[in-house]
This record gives sequence, C-alpha cells and structure tokens, in this order.
Amino acid sequence: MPKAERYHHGDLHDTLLQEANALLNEQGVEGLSLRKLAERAGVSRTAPYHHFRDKNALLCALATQAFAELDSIIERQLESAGDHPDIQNFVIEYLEFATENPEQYELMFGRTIWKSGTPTEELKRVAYRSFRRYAEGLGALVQGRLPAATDPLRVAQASWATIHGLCRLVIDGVYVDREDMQAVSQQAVALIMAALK
Amino acid sequence: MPKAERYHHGDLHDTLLQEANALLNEQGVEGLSLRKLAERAGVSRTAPYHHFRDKNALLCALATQAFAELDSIIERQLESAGDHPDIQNFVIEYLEFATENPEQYELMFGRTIWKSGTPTEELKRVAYRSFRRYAEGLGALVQGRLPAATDPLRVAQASWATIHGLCRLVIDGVYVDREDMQAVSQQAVALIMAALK
DNA sequence: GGCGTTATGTTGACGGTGTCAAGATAACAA
DNA sequence: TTGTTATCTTGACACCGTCAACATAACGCC
Repeated sequence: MPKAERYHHGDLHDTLLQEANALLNEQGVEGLSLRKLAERAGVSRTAPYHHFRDKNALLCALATQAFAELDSIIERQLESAGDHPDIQNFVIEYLEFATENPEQYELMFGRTIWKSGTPTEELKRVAYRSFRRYAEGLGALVQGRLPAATDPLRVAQASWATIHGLCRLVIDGVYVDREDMQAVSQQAVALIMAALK
Repeated sequence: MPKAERYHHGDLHDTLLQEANALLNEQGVEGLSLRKLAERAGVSRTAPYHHFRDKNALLCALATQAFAELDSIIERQLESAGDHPDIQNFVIEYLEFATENPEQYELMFGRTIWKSGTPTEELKRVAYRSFRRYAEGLGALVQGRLPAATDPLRVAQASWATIHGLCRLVIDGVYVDREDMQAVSQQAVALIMAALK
C-alpha cells in the first residue's frame, strides 16, 4: 500500500519536526502554523495534536533540537581548544550558527517560547546546559587573569550577553549590518581580552 | 451631549495610542489585538483603520513614542555628564528603562516590527538618532583612550550590543535573573573600562 | 443657510489561526 | 477473536487582521 494513502502515517512525529523546520526557514516563526504544517505532512489539521500537546510543545521541540546543535559547537570548541582556547574563533562560529539559522536562534532565545509561551522542562535543561558549558570553558580561560573579587559567572553572563546582543541586532536588522558583524565581534573580543591580565 | 454617545469620538487617535500602551503593558504584544483595542476605546472594530493604516503602523507609532523616551534619557545623560560621563550610571538608567517597560522595549528592537513587520520611515529615523547620539557620547568618552586603529563606531556597536543583549536576556528570562542584572552590568562596564588607557 | 466633499465611524464578510469534542480506523495485546 | 489503545478524521468555536460597502457628521465654499 502506498504511503500516501495509508490511514496511519507511520512516522508523523519526525516528519512534523522536519517539515516544521523547513517551514520555519521559509516563512519564519510567524509563518509557522499548525494547519500549514499538517497540510505539508499530508495529514489533517488536528493530527499533530497526537504527537505534540500544543503549538508551544512543537516549538520547544524545535528549539531543543537547535540547542543540541549549538551544544555540539561549544563542545567541539572546548575539546579542540585545550589550554589555548580561541575566543575569537568561538565567537565567529557562534555568530555563524546564529546568522545561518536565524529562525532557530529566535526560537531558542526569543520571547515566543520564553515569555509568551512556556519552555518545556527539557528545553530549560538543554538551554542551561549550553550556558554552563560555555561558562566553564570561559572560566578556565580567564582563570587567574581577572582582577581580584571578580566572579567568573558574571564575566560569563556579561560576555554571553555581548555575543547574544550582537546576534539579535544583526538578525533583526537593527544598528548592525551583516557585513559589520565580524568587525564588531572582533572589537568586542578585543575589549574583553584587553581587560585580562 | 455625553461623550460616550457621540458618533464621532473626537480624539480617537490619541485614545488609541493610550489604550494600546495600556493593553501592551497588561497583556504583551501577543495580547494586543486591534479588536480588543477598539472595544476598549468604545469604538467599532474597524474604526482604528481610519487613524492607522494597519496594525504594523500602530505598533510603529508605539515604538516611536518609546524611542522618544529613551532619547530623552540619553540626552539628559549627555547634558549632565559634561566631561565626566558616567557610563555605569547610563547603563543603570538604560536597564531600568528596559526592564520597567519590557513590552515597549520589545517593540522598539524586536522582531515584530523589524523582521516580521516593516518599520516606518519615522521609526527608523528616531531609532537611528538614538544610536547616533549614544555613539557620539561614547565616542567623546573614549576619545584618545583607545588603542590605535580602533574605530569608535565599532566600540559603540559592541557596547550597545552588550547592554542590549543583557536587556534581552533579562526581559525574556534567559540565563540572567533580574537580581543579577546590576552585578552583570557592572561587570560589563568594568570590562570596557579596563580596556581603556 | 444650503450643499458638496471629506473625515470618521459602522456592519458584514472572508480567510486565517489554535484547539476542543466526538467519532472513525487501524495496530496491538490478551 | 476481542477488547484496548494509539492514531487520524471531520465539525465546531472563538479569536484574529483586514477589505468592501454604507452611515453619519464635520468642514469649506457658494
């Protein structure tokens, strides 16, 4: 029996995630509707509800996937770095990830899930795991090179905020153009490095 | 004749802006619908369309108002600063503005207008004017205290990205709590200042 | 004052959205 | 074979932004 005519799809869960990602890239979060998604998957409007509790859950699943990718980037950096972590290189990779997957990035950190929606427990877990790893890596780098009484956690938060803010400005198209991104990031890194002993 | 029964509202334009701001604060951008807004203003569904071309135009008007406020903060800082500009103080005021008006801040810099919508020409003007002033003020501060071949514009972009990123993380509730905000901002400022000669 | 033009406000309608309820179908376990 | 359960369906509801057509009032000109 041909797949298209079966009453049960067979692999709808994964198909939905795939098509949702495609739709996301084509039309952005605003263009991602469950109904369009269902149609693309060749299934009725409410079928997705048997695989995701609601739209928020679907979006969280997408964001969780994206965090896994970001996590692998961080991990790779930590490994290859050894005792010579290259911050500039990490920032470049981070910016690349964000600007090449702007819709996923929006989902990962954006209001859609964190403010207007409700992040899944799983999403919270992976999101904070990414940050923790980053903080640890950065902590190792700045170890003993900071002024006394400086909390490494604060440095991690501040530097992440810098990179994140840059991503947001570039992605949303405010104040910083895509061409300027590299230069600005170099400046940001230079500022941080200049502050180290 | 009592105001409530008049066919013509008389001051709908301003009333809409006011009520929209109220609705924004109560329910966020997602909760701001033209229909609810019209009802609050005591007017029919489509009446607002005679004062704003569409929802995007209304949102842009709100964002423009908010930029005017931010602008006055920046201006006040520039004036009172003289030759001793207090960056830390500016950052504190900026963060206050952003966290006390999170929905307006979202509108000012968020995807709703800049990515999924279309910023008005007027909005673009005021938005870039704010940044330009900030960049000039910061430029005066760091004048001659930067390593050679450092573009002040890049420093302005990088530092704005830092503050902005911090705001976003705090507002959306990711990685940085409201209580940590002050400490993180101090750390960020310290990093920048440490890099100056 | 009368009268046309324009600004402003109205109802009706259309296509889109998320999601619930009730029923159909198939897979699976006993 | 016979329940039980997972999956998928249609129907419905309440929202949403916005267009078209029409009603009302204000304003300027004779």
